[in-house]
Amino acid sequence: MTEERIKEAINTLKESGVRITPQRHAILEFLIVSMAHPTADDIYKALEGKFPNMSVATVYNNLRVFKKAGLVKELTYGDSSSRFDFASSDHYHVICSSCGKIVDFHYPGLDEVEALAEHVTGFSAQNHRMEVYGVCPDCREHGKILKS
Amino acid sequence: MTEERIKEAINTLKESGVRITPQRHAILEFLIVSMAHPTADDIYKALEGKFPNMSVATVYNNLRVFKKAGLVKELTYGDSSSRFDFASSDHYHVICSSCGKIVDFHYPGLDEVEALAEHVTGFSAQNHRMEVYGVCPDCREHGKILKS
DNA sequence: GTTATAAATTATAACTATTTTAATTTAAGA
DNA sequence: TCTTAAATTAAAATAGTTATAATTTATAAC
Ligand SMILES: [Mn+2]
Ligand SMILES: [Mn+2]
Ligand SMILES: [Zn+2]
Ligand SMILES: [Zn+2]
Repeated sequence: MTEERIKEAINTLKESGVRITPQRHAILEFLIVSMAHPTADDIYKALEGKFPNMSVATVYNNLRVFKKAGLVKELTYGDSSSRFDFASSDHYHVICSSCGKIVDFHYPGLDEVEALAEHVTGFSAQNHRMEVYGVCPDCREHGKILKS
Repeated sequence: MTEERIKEAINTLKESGVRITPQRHAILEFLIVSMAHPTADDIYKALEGKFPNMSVATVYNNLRVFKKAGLVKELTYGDSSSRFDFASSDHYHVICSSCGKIVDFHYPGLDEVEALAEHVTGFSAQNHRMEVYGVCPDCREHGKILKS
C-alpha cells in the first residue's frame, strides 16, 4: 500500500507537469515509507548513500515542489528546522517537549473555533493550526530531562 | 493602567533578582504600550532613537529574560522571525495570510482536545498551541494579493 | 534511437535571524 | 563611595534556507 501511495503521488506530479527524476522519486519514497516527520537534513542524510552527489538545494527545491502539489505539508517550529509530513489525511500532532517526538492524532475538527474567530475579529477564516505539547511515554518512564 | 502593568512587570522582575536597566525598562514598556506583536527587530528599531548604541543582542537577551519570567510569550512562525507578545491573559491569535496582521481572540479552552490526545497517544499533555489563519477585513475590502 | 530544449541538479555563495564571545560598563547592595 | 556580579556592546559565528550560474538530464518531437 505504500507502493500504491508512491505511484499515486508520482502520478499527481506527472499530471501537473513535474518531471520525475531519481532524486525526486527517492525523496518522495522516503517521506512515504519512513512515515516520520523528517527535516530536510534528515532526508538529505538518509539518501546520501544512494545519491552521494545530491545537493541540499535539491531536497529543499523538491520539498517545495511537493508542497505546491499538495503532497507534503511543512511543520514549522520555533527554534529548529522545519519538518515535512506526507499529506495523507488531515490530522493533528502531539509533540514531546522532552525528546521532540511527533505523533499523529485525529480529532473531529475545530470549525467552531474558526467560526468564533470570524465572528469576533471580522476575519474570514481559511484554516487553523493546532498542536498539543506534552511528554511521551518513553520520556516519562525513563525520566529524561526536559528541554529548557 | 498600562502604567500599572509596567510597574507590576518591573516588580516581577525585581523579585526574581533581575536588574532593571534603562534598556530593559524601555523594551518592556514598548511591549506593553504598543499592544502589538513586534519582532525583535521592530523593538530594536523603535528604540534606536532613545538608545542609539543598543545592541540587537540586548533585545534578544532581554526578551529571553522576560520569557523566563513569564512576562512575555514568543510566537514562532514558519519563514519569518519570531514575534513577542506581552503575556497578559491567555488568548489565541488570528493571523491574516495576506498582510500578516495578528489579532487576539479569546476562546474557552481546548482541554478536550488535550484529553483526547493524551488518551490516544499515551502522552501527558502540558499545553497546546492554536491559531486561526484567514483574511483580515482590510485585505478583503482592498483586495490585496495573497501571499504565495 | 536521436535530437532539442526546458527543467532539474549541483556546487557554491549569499542571506537572515539569532546566538556567542570577549571587552567594557553599570545597577544595586554593602 | 566602593565593589562586583550582571548587563551591555560590537563583532564574529552559527545554522537553516535560498539564490546563482554552470552542467546535466527527462521528456517529447522527430
Ligand atoms: Mn503527521
Ligand atoms: Mn496576543
Ligand atoms: Zn519524548
Ligand atoms: Zn490583512
